[in-house]
Amino acid sequence: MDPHLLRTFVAVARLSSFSAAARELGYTQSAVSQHIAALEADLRTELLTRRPVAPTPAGARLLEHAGPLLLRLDAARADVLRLAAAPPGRITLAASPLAVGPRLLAALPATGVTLRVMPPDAVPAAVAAGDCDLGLVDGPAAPSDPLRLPDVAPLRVTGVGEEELAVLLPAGHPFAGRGAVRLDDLADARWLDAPDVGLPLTAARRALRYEGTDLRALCALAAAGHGLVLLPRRVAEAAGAGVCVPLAAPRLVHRTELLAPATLSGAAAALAARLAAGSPYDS
Amino acid sequence: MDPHLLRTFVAVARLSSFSAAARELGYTQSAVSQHIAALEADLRTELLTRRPVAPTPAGARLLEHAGPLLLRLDAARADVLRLAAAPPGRITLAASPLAVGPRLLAALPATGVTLRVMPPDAVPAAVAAGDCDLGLVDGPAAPSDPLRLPDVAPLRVTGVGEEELAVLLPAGHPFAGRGAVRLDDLADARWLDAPDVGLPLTAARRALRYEGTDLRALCALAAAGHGLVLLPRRVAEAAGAGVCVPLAAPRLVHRTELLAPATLSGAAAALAARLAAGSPYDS
DNA sequence: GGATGTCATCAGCGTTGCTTATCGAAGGTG
DNA sequence: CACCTTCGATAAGCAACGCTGATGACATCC
Repeated sequence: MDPHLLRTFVAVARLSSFSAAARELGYTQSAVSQHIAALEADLRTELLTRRPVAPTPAGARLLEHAGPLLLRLDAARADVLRLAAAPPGRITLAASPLAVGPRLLAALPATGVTLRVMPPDAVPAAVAAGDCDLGLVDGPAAPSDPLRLPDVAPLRVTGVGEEELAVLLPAGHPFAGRGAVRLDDLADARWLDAPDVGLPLTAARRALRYEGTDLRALCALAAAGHGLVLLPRRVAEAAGAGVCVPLAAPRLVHRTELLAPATLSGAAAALAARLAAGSPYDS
Repeated sequence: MDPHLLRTFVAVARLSSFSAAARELGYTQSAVSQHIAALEADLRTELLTRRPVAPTPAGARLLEHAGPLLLRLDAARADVLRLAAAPPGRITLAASPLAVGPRLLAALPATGVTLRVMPPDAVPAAVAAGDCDLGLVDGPAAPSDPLRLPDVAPLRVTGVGEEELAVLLPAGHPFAGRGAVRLDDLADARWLDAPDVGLPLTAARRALRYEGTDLRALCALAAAGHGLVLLPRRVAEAAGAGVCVPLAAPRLVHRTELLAPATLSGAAAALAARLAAGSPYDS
């Protein structure tokens, strides 16, 4: 169960090829073959079928573990190195699309920051692994409840904002005139499935799937009647098309949280302080 | 960042001794010394002070990561092996003290089960690492909210019960006559700090710390006025001493959840089904 | 049916990682 | 205060590991 073996295993599984994995990892095909053989001998189970190369049930199970495991390993390394490293002059901020709001825009200094927008579930990983110095994630939560984030590493979490939620409906929708909606009333409706933007609602029936982080496109789809979207009210109202109806029940808010590694260097610490400043949403 | 190196590192840190760690791990002292040197060379940082042996700040940081990391590694191994292994005839059930209730007692077969009571935070680890076949954990939660468990591994979580909470007060306490209490009213009170039993309330002032999993002793302490305890109402009422006052606010319940690995063998699957049977608390 | 590509296997070899042995430093003791 | 014990660092030696390169077995494509 050497991490090296695990790493080549996930590479082989992802590429469905021993040779391709060898090329990617800078090994010979022979080495990769031996890696997999070593893993299989260690666990006394076949992990991959050959020709075609695909994970067996046991291999699939191992794959589920391998991702978080390797992530945590990188996170540990990055965290310790960060203790000794000099504070970076230029800092990188990871943010999910809906976390980019007025608070962030106000806190951002004129220069020296790179903003990297990514799907919400990639933000904790990016901060933990040291790819980014700070992270902003968003998601639905009960009022003043912290978000349920995957704990890839011991990160410092601070709530920095909560907003009302609203549903974006096409203009002609029967509920378009209402002052508020309950999610139950829309249980049979078709929803846009946009995991990269956030607010994943498991229960709802998925209509169109939208992959990407561009909100304008998503709002346009909703306004055109391809499915409903749940968004922060401010965002839904600014969409410019469609009708925005606040969510009455269940009592959910759109919550934004700041993720920081345990050690914060100068410029990053200053930005974190500005982002969290005056926030009554501390977790 | 080889797990072997990490393992000896935590052993050395725990025992504060290279030689003792070597004895425990079955290495020579020399090997342990080289392990630590390799880690420090890899991270280019001193991790331990020698004479006395203690973690440096960087070492302490690494220790925080190492525990969960090694746990996940064991969990991955156990999970894959469980796929292939024959179903155990005798199964082991991990449970936190407050998870031992009527539901469990009713579901337990006459024979073939070992019940292992342990602190709540040890239960997920025990199930993930394969030390136990099933786990029952309890904790406070908002009604119908899942518990916040450390995700050591992808476990199957099922809610199996929610109960009202109550505060156990000594007989002469000013609130002893009330029909219900708010936690806010007791903010200045002294609470028993019993992490092994569960229901850890961070905010409250800690009075006596109680280490152990015996509920009777804990209730006796509370009744004798050494501090308040928050317990499931049923447990608090059965204490036989002290006064039990239901909790009115915040709206919290005592929730019990069943933890199962992704793969369940015959006897364990049967017990899991009985434990979860008819439960309306599914997460 | 030859050509191509894939994964498994084998031999060879450099490196790693362990052990044994020894040293210097610190702490305890008569 | 000298002596002894204990602890961790270091050096040398050696076996095992883990890589490469070559070759084999097998399937697919033209």
